[in-house]
Amino acid sequence: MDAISDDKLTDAQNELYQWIKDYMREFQHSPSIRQMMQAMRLKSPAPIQSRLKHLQDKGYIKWQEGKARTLQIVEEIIDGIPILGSVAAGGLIETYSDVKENFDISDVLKHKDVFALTVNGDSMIDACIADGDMVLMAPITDANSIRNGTIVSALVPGLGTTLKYFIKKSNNIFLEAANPNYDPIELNPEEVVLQGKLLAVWRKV
Amino acid sequence: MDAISDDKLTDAQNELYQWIKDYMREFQHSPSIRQMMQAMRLKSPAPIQSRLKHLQDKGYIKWQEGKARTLQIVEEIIDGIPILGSVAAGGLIETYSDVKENFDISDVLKHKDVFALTVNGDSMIDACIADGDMVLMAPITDANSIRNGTIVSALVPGLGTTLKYFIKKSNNIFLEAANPNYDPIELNPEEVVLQGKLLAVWRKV
DNA sequence: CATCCATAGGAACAAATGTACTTTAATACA
DNA sequence: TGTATTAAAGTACATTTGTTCCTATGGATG
Repeated sequence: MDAISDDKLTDAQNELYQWIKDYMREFQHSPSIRQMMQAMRLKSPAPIQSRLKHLQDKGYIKWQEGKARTLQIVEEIIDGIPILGSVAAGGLIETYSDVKENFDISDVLKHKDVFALTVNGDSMIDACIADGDMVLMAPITDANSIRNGTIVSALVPGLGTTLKYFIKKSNNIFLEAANPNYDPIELNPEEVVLQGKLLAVWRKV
Repeated sequence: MDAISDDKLTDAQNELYQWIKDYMREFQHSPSIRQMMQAMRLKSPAPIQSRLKHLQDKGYIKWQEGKARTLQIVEEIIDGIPILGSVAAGGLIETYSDVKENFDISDVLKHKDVFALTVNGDSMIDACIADGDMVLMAPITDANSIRNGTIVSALVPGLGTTLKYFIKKSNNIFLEAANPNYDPIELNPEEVVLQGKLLAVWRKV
């Protein structure tokens, strides 16, 4: 059910661990031992200490000794979303594995001055970018570094901004849709301002 | 540059605020005032308290009075990525606007026990979910609450886990692909374990 | 120059808190 | 039944830490 195989945790340890995760998700900081004591309906801090020690030994949490409220969840990185494994969107061939990985968008954020755009229209539908999607873009500093086939947002002055495949052919720039209903746009390099190249796609349902 | 308009913050306040955010991102818990003191190269906790008070008054942070290390970032838009506007994926009709919005995945994260799966295969390609995408899922607690047409990850014991449209018809469950090359799978409710419903899709290029 | 105000330094205190220790109860096992 | 193991209760203590004072300094303002 949860990210980490809970098999090795006793019920009491697991209850504490889940409670700590909920608390930290809500308050963005660690609870104190006495808070855990109350939440676990105990009357002494000692049992909590014991359970924390066990959770630490099993690699679930860690903390700075002697410092108040310094708990950390070990296995949950940036957003606390565990990747449980792979899921088949084809045949029924795959099952959850024990892949220890995490949903992590930090590598995308590492780019400088990342910005986002919302997508209108379906011209990139064959690239699996749908109407309403949000695209994360990195600013293009050197137009010559863009490889053909890269998806870019381009500003054509007087016309507007569009999201298309970037193709450079014999000194002309073609902006091609991923949709046979749209024709490629041919432009002189001077006519177009390349604003960003596609880093990632985000879609909420 | 950042999620919140820093205009109203002095340099000292902003430096502290940024440092706190970095610290909490790295350690998952609040720093202490004396830690901030050292980080700000100060020799007394008083200035930090003053800056914290200002940050609180301006709505950036809050904490539980008297309790150690209980800072919370109030308006933290998770990733601080500005949405510059809309981009047309159809005609050249739209242009960047001054929409002040932010790329924000916190609403997705608010769900309890969110987990992620990587997608293998192309059976959901018509739903714009491609091979290699990452899907964020919320655990399904009540199978009866799932509406027809919801995309779910389902575990068919002995066969594996798959991502499909969920359709319930006359007490039977159909798992339908978004790809005409795949036939719907018909199952008894007892045969299938619904694990999660689709919250969002994430694709890195 | 005098005044005001914001900020920094410094010290002290009480509360919160992690930790260690002992005792007691519950449980498992032979 | 007796014993060993584990967990909980209870207590105590030292440290960490938020908070409150007071004082000093620097800059802006009149």
